[in-house]
Amino acid sequence: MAATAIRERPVLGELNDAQRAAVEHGLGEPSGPAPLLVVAGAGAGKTNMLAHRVARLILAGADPTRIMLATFSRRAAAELNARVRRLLAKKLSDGAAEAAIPAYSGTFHSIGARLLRDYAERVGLEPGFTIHDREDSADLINLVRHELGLSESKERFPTKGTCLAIYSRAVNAKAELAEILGRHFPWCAAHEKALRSLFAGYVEAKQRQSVLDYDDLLLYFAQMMRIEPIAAEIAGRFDHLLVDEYQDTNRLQHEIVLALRPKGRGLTVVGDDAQAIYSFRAATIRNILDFSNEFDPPARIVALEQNYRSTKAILDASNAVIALSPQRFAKELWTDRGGGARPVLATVGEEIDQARFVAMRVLAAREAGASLKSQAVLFRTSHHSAALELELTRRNIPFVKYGGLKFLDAAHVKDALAMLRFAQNPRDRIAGFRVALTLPGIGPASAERIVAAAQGGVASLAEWPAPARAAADFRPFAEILRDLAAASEWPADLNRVVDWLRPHVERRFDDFSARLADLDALERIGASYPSRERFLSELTLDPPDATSDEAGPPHRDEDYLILSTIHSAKGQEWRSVFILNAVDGCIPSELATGSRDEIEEERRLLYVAMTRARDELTLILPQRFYVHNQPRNGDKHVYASRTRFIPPKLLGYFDHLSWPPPKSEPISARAEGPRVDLAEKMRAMWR
DNA sequence: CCGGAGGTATTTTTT
DNA sequence: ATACCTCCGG
Repeated sequence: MAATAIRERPVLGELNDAQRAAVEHGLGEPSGPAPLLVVAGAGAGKTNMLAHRVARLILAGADPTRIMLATFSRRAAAELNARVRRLLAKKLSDGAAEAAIPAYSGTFHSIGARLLRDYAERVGLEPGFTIHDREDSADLINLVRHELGLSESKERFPTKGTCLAIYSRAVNAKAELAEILGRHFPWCAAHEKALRSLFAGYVEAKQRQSVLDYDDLLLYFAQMMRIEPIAAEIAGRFDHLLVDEYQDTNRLQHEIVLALRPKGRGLTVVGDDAQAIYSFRAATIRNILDFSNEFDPPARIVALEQNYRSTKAILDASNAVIALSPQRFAKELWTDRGGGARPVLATVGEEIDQARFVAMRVLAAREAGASLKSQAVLFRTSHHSAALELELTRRNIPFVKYGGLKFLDAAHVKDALAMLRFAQNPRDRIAGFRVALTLPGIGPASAERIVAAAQGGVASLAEWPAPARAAADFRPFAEILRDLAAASEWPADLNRVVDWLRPHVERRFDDFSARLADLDALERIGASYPSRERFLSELTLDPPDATSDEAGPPHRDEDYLILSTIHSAKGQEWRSVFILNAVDGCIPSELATGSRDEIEEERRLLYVAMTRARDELTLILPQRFYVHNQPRNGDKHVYASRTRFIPPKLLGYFDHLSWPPPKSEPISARAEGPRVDLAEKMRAMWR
């Protein structure tokens, strides 16, 4: 099939010279393309280029089962594959195009999970290992913490979440604990010794329970790639590795990439150093900056600098913001989309005014014919949208929120999943403990004994002597577990678990109706997975971003406004973008001004947010906003000032407005009557 | 031993 | 606002 296609130069018509150079790089080389770094600015057609390159490789004869495509999220992988399929469909039949999609595509974590299951027995893992999400991991670390008696010490010990963050950072950055503590968690430095023993205990607990956390997926993947015969075997399964968003990979991912393509043959990485926003996840910009010199001869670098997304006015303002960074970037974006309105800096009174202002503008745009979906509201922190969400609900404006609290974080959804996981892996104590607690009359002590009794297999629970008050509810629980462990029927398993869980949810939660709806949604989502095992591991790795992700069809054809954290907006674009709280303390976050590097990352965050906009961009500055999560219930607030990333000399790039418009003063009070120096009276009060 | 009440500390962003 | 911890009555 491919041989005839090579000469036809398919699907290249819509590319500019730089994109074409990247797409065609190394296609003719007999030993595979030399390593390639594509530095692609915001809106420079990066996804388009990658899709073309993959399609081109396949049409040139590359075996799609030997192509690995590492993306930042499942959403990105799905989008890329869809484009590849469309491109291939122009040259191949639909069926052939479908079959030619790269077999290994997804996040490093999901690819790692897949390969680890394949090679589990050879590296001493249980093939049925379960994957703990963040919260499960924190629960387990908490358990170990209590067992070690660390929670009783006089000095306040870091919370479970902080402990996990420290652990995760050390693992992903491949750095010493002491260094991580000193640099990123100085307030925990005194606990280094205790943390070390905590982490040792945590690792042992995970292994005893056949459980892997997110970090383990990378860590075990990387370790596996250090074991010679296996590493060569895995690397030998692939001819091409393409990595997207390389600026947001960490040391561990970098190590994996190099192990998969030791000489760089067939390796393409794409990224933008100006859009690095994941250093809290131990991503390091060094990966992309040093990439070229990892190889001898150095990797070729292609820069994509023409922006196809934004108007010139928006791009100029964005460039001006990022230009103030003391760091040097590899490129400067330009566009031939002339004109356009300048971005707007809108000053509003308080948070509630900000919400009203956005709702009003969004509705006005819809009156003028723009769909809600073409507009997005971005913010630094998930809870920044709280007031807006209330306002939108009040006005019946549908919206979908990305980032922040996930569907899967809801207690009742986790309960359902824990039931399935416990059946699958009875050693998973966190799952067993959690699901046992849903039964009335079962508390921590009984749950502990249930988990212990299940170690030999959940079937033995049928004989477990439940406390009298829990007996009636315990029986069906044990029966379902026994059946699920004996055989899996999908999605019938899920339906059975949800049916079992429903009455417990109604009993335990006042607001059960919304939660029951979530369980229905879970059933719909589950039905789209082929098996229980795939459902469990893929759902933890790629949770639906929002309650109406493509997995669940409820809102598919409705129109809705997008609300998203800036982090979750990566790679997206909208006709019109609003950025909330463009004030110091929010952007940059007051929690991220400790070091120069942190501040620079916040600057890039604003840059990423601004460059999501095609035609309209509005930054909103509430003059007063209430401080959340602060002690006391008073009206603690801050008088905010414009973000430091837009200093006075940049104001010319923006239009300015105030809302609500200032009321004109009654004229009579202005100039007449006697004059008093009130200010002097105030000063006099203190003399 | 369970579960509810009341008190207290609380670092954002995500695979 | 919340989650987590401790205390106390069944």
